[in-house]
Amino acid sequence: MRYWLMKTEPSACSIDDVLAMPNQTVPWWGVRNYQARNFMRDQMKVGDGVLFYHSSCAEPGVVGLAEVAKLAYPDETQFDRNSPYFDAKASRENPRWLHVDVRVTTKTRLIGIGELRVHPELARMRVLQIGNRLSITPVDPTEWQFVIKRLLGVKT
DNA sequence: GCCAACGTTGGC
DNA sequence: GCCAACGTTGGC
Repeated sequence: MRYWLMKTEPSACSIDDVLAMPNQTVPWWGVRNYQARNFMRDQMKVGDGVLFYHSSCAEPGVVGLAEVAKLAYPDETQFDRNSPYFDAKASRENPRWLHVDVRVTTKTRLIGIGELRVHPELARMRVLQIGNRLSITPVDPTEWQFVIKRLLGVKT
């Protein structure tokens, strides 16, 4: 079991949007970065823990907990000529972009990026590094535990 | 809106 | 395969 941080722009798909969906589950469409795709395709397993992160917005930060709900499968938007995520080089026989399903389990308080930066225990998190643009990044178990127990006060 | 950082593209 | 130019990300 691994842990991940997954960014989304709330203007495109916020945690409230996901909570309003059936089973609070969303296909993680629109990833067009190979490293992020490879994480989903090669490493994510059902049940992996996810920090749900809002980016490019007024209050960037972790806003909820989620889990991987389905193994990677082709992203439909790559086949849709009307989608901004359309990829002419992808075909159904040879899809280029895969994604997992993500199910939100808990909407938490906002842990803003500023608060995340305060804690030395989290200083190595990829999302806090300058210039980081990767939308999906691995989270160490120790970092996950710190966020869950120390910042959110979840009892285990 | 600025701009640093970094991924991708494409000419060679 | 190199690498300059370009486009995008995303915090501030």
